[in-house]
Amino acid sequence: MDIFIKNIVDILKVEVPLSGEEIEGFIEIPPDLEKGDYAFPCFAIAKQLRNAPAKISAELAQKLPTGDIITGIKAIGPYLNFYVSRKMFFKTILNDVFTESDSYGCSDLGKGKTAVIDYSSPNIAKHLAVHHLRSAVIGNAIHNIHKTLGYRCVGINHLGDWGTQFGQLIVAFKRWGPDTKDQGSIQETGLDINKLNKLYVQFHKEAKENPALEDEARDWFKKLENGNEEARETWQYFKEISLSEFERVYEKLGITFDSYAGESFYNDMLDDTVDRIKEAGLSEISEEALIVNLEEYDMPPCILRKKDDASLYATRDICAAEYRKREYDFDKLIYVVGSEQKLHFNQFFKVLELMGYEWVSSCEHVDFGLVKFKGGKMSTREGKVILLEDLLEESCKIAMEIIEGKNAELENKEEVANAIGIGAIIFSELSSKRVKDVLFDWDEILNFDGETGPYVQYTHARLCSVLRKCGETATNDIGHDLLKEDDELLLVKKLEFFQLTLIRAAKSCEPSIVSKYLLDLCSTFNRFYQHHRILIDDAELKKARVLLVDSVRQVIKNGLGILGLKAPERM
RNA sequence: GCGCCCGUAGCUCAGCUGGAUAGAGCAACGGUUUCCUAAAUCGUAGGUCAGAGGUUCGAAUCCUCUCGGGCGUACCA
Repeated sequence: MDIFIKNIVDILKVEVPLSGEEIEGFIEIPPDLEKGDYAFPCFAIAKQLRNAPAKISAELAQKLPTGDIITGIKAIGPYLNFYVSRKMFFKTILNDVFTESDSYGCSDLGKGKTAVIDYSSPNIAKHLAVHHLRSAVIGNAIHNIHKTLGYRCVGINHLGDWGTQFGQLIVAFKRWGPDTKDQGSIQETGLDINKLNKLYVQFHKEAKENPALEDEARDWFKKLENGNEEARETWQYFKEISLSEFERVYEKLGITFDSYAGESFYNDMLDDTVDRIKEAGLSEISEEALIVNLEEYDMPPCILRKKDDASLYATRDICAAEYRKREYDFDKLIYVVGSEQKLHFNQFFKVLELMGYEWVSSCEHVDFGLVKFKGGKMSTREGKVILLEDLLEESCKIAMEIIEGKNAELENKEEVANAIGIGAIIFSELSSKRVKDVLFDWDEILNFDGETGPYVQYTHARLCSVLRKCGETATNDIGHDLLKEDDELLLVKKLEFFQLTLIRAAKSCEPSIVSKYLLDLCSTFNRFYQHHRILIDDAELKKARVLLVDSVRQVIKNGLGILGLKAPERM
């Protein structure tokens, strides 16, 4: 709790029949500066005091004492409004930002705790398409937010590298893929991700005509699970091809993982997991499959073993959760996966609960809406996709064109264009709340004006430019009472809320809270910038404003980093 | 059918655990660059917060129903 709110609580405690904690909960920020810096609404205590809220606030305004920190108390209707010492306020906040610099916003909230975050997790043997972006970008941001709050974070890419789909691919590869008879080794077939992708699409097309192919595919997956050598070798090769492609894209996006333990990783542990469920008396055979009946909980059964005894994704997810608890002893296990899988998570979370794992309450499915075309859902199966790499490339190209038009002299144009092009894509993914479905629109995603990543990056670059031209570096030693403008106060108020913003974003696993905050901060700064000069003759005021500008720069930089965007100093 | 999610300006979205006049951006129209990067900024216009009830001193926010849209609903992930 900051010293200003603490002070207000202390003052109020004397006259108000509420605990300090309760009072703090009621304190809010007035809608504009004239109404003060903090407010206490008197509705809640009206009943207890048997008096009208407006009267109570008027009386309190008379009674309560002011001091060095709280310099004014005024009643406006039912609200009791507090005015803090601007000098104190500027001094406290600007000092914090200055001394903490790159770690401003950090806290020890998550100290000693571990957050495991499962994100991206694409199915291999297919291109990364634009609808794969959401999990990766949102998960990466959630990872960074938690890290900033002091959590030990483990980012896991739970690769979809197991399952019936690999049976399908093997079938397709054997039927329509390059011939291996003459070349011996599968590595010499010249297969690449494009061809793999085509095989996948072709399988689903042909399987519509010829359902027997599905049985053949299930059969091959079963062989794969049982360690059949041909199946293994083919699968391994598919995986290598895919991973090298994925890593290239992740690098462009600046997204990293601590572990690539995908679904196949758990294959050898599956039996133990299933045995535990059996022993707990939770499973039964139904329609030849091994299931956990969840009728009692109004859910379809959770299938552990298909009739051919092969595993399903629920089996592997249960096993993975157990493993992660053993391996990392997490306090939070976050799955960043599309909302269409909600039921699946509810099902296997329920099974974990029935198995007696209390820690299931710290597992959370952080869901997000679908990416759609104007024509409908994007589908890798039907080959209806926009490739992620194409989108990134196009975005960087546009960024480069803009730089050529505006700042052709820029030294590291390519690097900056990539930072902005990629930044635009990432930011647009994070700018609205997760749950919303998004309609993919080239024009919208490639627009660099208004509430966008480039807007935030541009503001940052502009700040850096001012500081460069200033000639001297920002110093902490300024006359805080020289900052008299409302725009200056508004800016520092935003800076104050950075950490609270991160805490709220972590609580709801909602990175858009951070992106909205940054847009707000930038817009506040740009307004200030438009109306007030920084590099002025008055040396003392200039020094004060330079510190203010440097603080804003610092917070924007920290915020962009957390969201996974670069903060170029020139653009 | 049942379950979950969504429905705020022409479009895309904010609106903290209910609170002081519902806010941005895009698109449209009109201003601001001999001045710290105009990827900016200022202004105009645009809203029965899907609809109807209810709870409350007070509802875009909570509850119920209706309508509209999305997703899911046993051997895919």
